[in-house]
Amino acid sequence: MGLIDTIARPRAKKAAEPAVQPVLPLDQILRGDCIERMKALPSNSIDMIFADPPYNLQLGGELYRPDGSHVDAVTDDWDKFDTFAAYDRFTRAWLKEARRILKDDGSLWVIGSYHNIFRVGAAVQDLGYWILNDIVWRKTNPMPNFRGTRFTNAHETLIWASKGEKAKYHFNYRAMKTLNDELQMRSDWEFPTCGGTERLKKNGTKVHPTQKPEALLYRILLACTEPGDVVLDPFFGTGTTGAVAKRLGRSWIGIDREGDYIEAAHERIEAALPLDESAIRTMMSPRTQPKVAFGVLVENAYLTPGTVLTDSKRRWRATIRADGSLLSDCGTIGSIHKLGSTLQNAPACNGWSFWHYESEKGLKPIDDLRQTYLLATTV
Amino acid sequence: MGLIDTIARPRAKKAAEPAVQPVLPLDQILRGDCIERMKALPSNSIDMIFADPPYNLQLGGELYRPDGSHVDAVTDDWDKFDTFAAYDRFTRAWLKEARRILKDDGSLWVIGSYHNIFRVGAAVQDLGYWILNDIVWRKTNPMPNFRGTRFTNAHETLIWASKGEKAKYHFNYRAMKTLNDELQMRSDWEFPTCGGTERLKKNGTKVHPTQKPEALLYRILLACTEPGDVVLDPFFGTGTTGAVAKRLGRSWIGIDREGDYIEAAHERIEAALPLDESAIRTMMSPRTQPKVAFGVLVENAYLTPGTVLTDSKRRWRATIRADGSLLSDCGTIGSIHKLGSTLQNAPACNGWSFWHYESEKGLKPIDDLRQTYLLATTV
DNA sequence: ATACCCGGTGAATCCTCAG
DNA sequence: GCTGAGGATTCACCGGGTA
Repeated sequence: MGLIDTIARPRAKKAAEPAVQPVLPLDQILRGDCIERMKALPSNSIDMIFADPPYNLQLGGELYRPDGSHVDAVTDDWDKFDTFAAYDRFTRAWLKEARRILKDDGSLWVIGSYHNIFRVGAAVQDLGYWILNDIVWRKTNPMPNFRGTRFTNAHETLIWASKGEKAKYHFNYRAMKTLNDELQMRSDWEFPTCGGTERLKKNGTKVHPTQKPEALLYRILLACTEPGDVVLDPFFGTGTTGAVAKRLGRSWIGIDREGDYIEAAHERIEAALPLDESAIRTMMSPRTQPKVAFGVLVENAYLTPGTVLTDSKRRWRATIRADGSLLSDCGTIGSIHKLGSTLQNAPACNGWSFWHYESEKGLKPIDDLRQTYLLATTV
Repeated sequence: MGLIDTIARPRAKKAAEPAVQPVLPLDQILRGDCIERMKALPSNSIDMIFADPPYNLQLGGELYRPDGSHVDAVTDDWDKFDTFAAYDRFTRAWLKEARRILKDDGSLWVIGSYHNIFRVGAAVQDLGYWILNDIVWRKTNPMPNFRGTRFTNAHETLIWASKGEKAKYHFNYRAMKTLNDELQMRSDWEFPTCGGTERLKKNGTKVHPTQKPEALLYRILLACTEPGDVVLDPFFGTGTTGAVAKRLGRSWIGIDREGDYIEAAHERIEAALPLDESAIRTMMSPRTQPKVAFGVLVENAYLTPGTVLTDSKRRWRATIRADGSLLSDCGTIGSIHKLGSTLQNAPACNGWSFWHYESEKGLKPIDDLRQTYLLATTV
């Protein structure tokens, strides 16, 4: 028996649904404006809605990497709105229609970044949805901040909401826990961005600027739907939602305005095959043990700025500074690794084993503190 | 390496500030409503604001419907719309005052969860702030979801914003990179929740329900302030912001309405020990180092007119002229930067890293000579 | 075959100061 | 306020070519 079969369970409300199902354009892509297209769909008919709306990025001029290459940004017309008010009107309009066609025990997923997610979230609440979780997609390979002006924008945010505060909703708790090595699935998920062979390309260039990874949709569909459920994506793009739905035995409906995207999505979904279970396990594998930066020990007061470290033979001394850099007695500054290699005139140095601190039991390598930190913070 | 460490750099706008500093109640806790208390503070006087506003609406009974009528939270039958509208009014009121008292190059930090952060974020944008990043605090030890009905709520969200789209702001990029083992600091941060000896307790029970970990504030203050800056926290609680500010040599102002919290905060901050001045220094950004013109290296005979420079792959050659300009083999003349960009047909070029000279140990970037010059001439 | 090197790229609100 | 010049700035991954 496959993993999917094992974890599936019938939706609780199945028996209470009307005997005559409304006619839905299942497994089809509807071309046109998503609000208009949703208006033509019957009320209370969709089990889950996944939406990846325009982010309204509001980018300035061109951006270049330090090596001089050009950054290919999202400059498409569909992402441009004149004002926040215009974006809000658009957002509330599609969210309102989405809520109407959603079954009473269905749920909504929306993904966004800080550019738009706060407006979307407020609209979700104002329209009567009830937020169940916000989920953070942590990217393993985000684009860096090339100018060194901000923190690396390394995540996107998803909102999961039921149709209302008292509404039932569907959550495969057991499946999520199984997929997370018997630990409750948390609200922070880690996936790479969509690239490699998964990324749709035509003539060597990407078909869609913001194609989402299939692993993200796998987890969402497994968490909130059952085989046979109907999933709607009003911003279908190149059809990640449809491809994953097909592989997992869910029905889907896509809406998009762009013919190029629709064509690519058709081809892609046509080629999609049911996924074997080992692939799912790979997609769902929990994150690996995180590295610990020396600065984290300073932030968490395992070591205090001003503390003096030495090597095991006390040949060199260095003082810890607030940002986790070290200042040697001769005035040189650097990270624990860099300063260790500089002082010894060695090509490299493992600062964790080189530098020691004075403990009650004598000189100890700072790596001991790292181990203590990991023990204290790892589940 | 090779970076010169001098005293902490002044904020860029220091010189442009009025000679007479407004009188601020530095290193004090103001008791009362944060909006009223902020109204008594002068405009453009605060370097950074950190706010941990209440997530729910138990704001001391100060709830009002959109029509202005009062809401009795205990007995009134207030619906969700009342709730959200009242929360929005409160949020916009304190954010507006906060923006007024913030310096033009100051920045705002707000922390929240999915219950309130979307409303806060939308208000931040509507009031003219410019969001710079949203930051995810990933908890290493979150409270599990006991009923198994949702994903473990394992994170909180912070918003970092400048005073406006065009406003300057202060970001210690280099210090953050150092703190993170020489990789750009990302938008997802991992800390344990506040517990153990750090958690303030009285008679065995926690003093404040949502005390934030000091490590979180440590990173924020290090990222966006300099020693001597003024940090305001309008929801001071048990004073985490004040305690960390004191440790890091920043001034602070706290506002809270609860006497119990204020008392606990006073004790706590009193006991906090400031770090040694040299320890709170951080790695300087090259941007703030004294500038060295290329011509100065020529004047001081670090390089001789007539010397030939090349790029690292020896694709291009150029001869140094007496005034510090370069003459390429094809006859083009320009500064080290200008000629580099012209030859590569690139929009920009950092001549310091692009051009190399022949040393005994092979090809070296001319930036090495600049570092040598800085070491030799700076105290 | 294998390892290494190099080029390409991803939802990005990405500079600062003098004149 | 605008313009132009100085000069500061990147991480993980993938694929293809080369040693």
